Amino acid sequence: MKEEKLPFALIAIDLCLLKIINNELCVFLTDVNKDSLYQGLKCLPGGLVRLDESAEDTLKRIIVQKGLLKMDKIYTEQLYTFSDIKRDKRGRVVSCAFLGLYSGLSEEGFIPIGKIKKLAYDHSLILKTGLERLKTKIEYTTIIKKLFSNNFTFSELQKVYEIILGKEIDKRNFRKKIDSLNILEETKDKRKEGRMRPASLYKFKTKNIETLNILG
Amino acid sequence: MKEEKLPFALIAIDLCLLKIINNELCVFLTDVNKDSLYQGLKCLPGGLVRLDESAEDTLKRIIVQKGLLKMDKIYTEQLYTFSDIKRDKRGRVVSCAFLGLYSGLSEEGFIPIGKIKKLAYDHSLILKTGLERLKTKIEYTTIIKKLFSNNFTFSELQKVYEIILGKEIDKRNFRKKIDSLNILEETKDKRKEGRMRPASLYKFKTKNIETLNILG
DNA sequence: CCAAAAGTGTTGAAATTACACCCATGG
DNA sequence: CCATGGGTGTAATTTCAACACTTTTGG
Repeated sequence: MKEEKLPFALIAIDLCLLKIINNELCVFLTDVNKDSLYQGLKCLPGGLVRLDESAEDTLKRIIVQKGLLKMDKIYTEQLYTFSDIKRDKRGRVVSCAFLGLYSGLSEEGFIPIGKIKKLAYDHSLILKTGLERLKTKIEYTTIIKKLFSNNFTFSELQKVYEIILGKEIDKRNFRKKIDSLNILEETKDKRKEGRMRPASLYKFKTKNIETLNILG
Repeated sequence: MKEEKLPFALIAIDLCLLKIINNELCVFLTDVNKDSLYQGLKCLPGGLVRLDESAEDTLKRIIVQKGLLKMDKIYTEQLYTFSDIKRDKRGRVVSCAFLGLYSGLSEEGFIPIGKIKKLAYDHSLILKTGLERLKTKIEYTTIIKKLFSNNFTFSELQKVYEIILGKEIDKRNFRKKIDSLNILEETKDKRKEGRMRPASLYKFKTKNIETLNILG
């Protein structure tokens, strides 16, 4: 691409991919290109939308390109389109951003939210927007299921709610509420760990995200 | 613009502008350009995003260009970005669509939703998406206020909820609920019409949209 | 028997639903 | 006095919030 200005903006996608690791909310980051004006900074994975691709196609391509991540372990939804003129110092790029939740096992590339300082471009804003979306949506949908691959204990589920919402939840009321929603299935397995009483393992009954009042 | 293919997609905005007229939900439509492949069809207002504009800037410009509508009577929020390769037969255009609510008095250009058959491009899809967003959001925010300019009676407010939700609401429970939310202010005026008992007129206390459980 | 997390019930308050009649006005 | 929409209350049910102790296990 030459350095002259194009008559119109380019379109890119960026992905805010979240995952829980060790009781911390993490986001997948990569390094910016070497020749970039954002030297040394990290950024969300992304790329330009080609002529023969929808934004969703581009998203899939980027996910595959970044390797490591198997598509069926990633849930994505459109987040917001960022079009500020100066959002990318290199030139005019409009970004159609996606929120993603990763339920795979790989932890490579994921950085705890709390440890992130400054990101390239406007990616701090995209991250903030993604976190808000997740926080809002776990209150009225079962989107949280996209963060789990294996079966899980009630405590683990509760912990993830607490991490995302940033507040503690009463154990008894939580169990009562989730029970009443009828979205979980008890498996026959139990989790034994250390010298604790084994906990029953659960899984979500369906794969699709339902809308209902989860917490309130 | 020449007829050769550009290396990248163009970016446009489209506006799904809604308004209630005579107890019907209506959307603002214009005619497609004469030389278009969508001859004779109506479409949502929109236009290309220029190099020196954010999508929001373009939105403002288009609203002004379409005349008639004073900006302070329009509330807008980003709706969804449509990027299907074939969404516009004329060429590759990605549209950042906005939802708008119009509280002005002009009724010019607004067509009742029920009377709309086929729209140009993918604008039927954008309209559908906009209607869904409105329907969802009036349940947990005070976004409905953006459809009112003048003061209104309780019945009028209830009617708008009923139109958008497509279901009837109990008069007493509705009043109780809205009262308890403390978002309305009673004015000293009353509406006299025909030989009915005059109804008290209300207005919203604030202009900004609050998040809370409106209907349940 | 000790440490650690698992699991379980009750009560009071608040919110939600269902439901029917009288009021004020103009013609 | 009649037609029209405006305006009001109560009881039953459901949901929510607060709160503490017993159980199971491994070491």
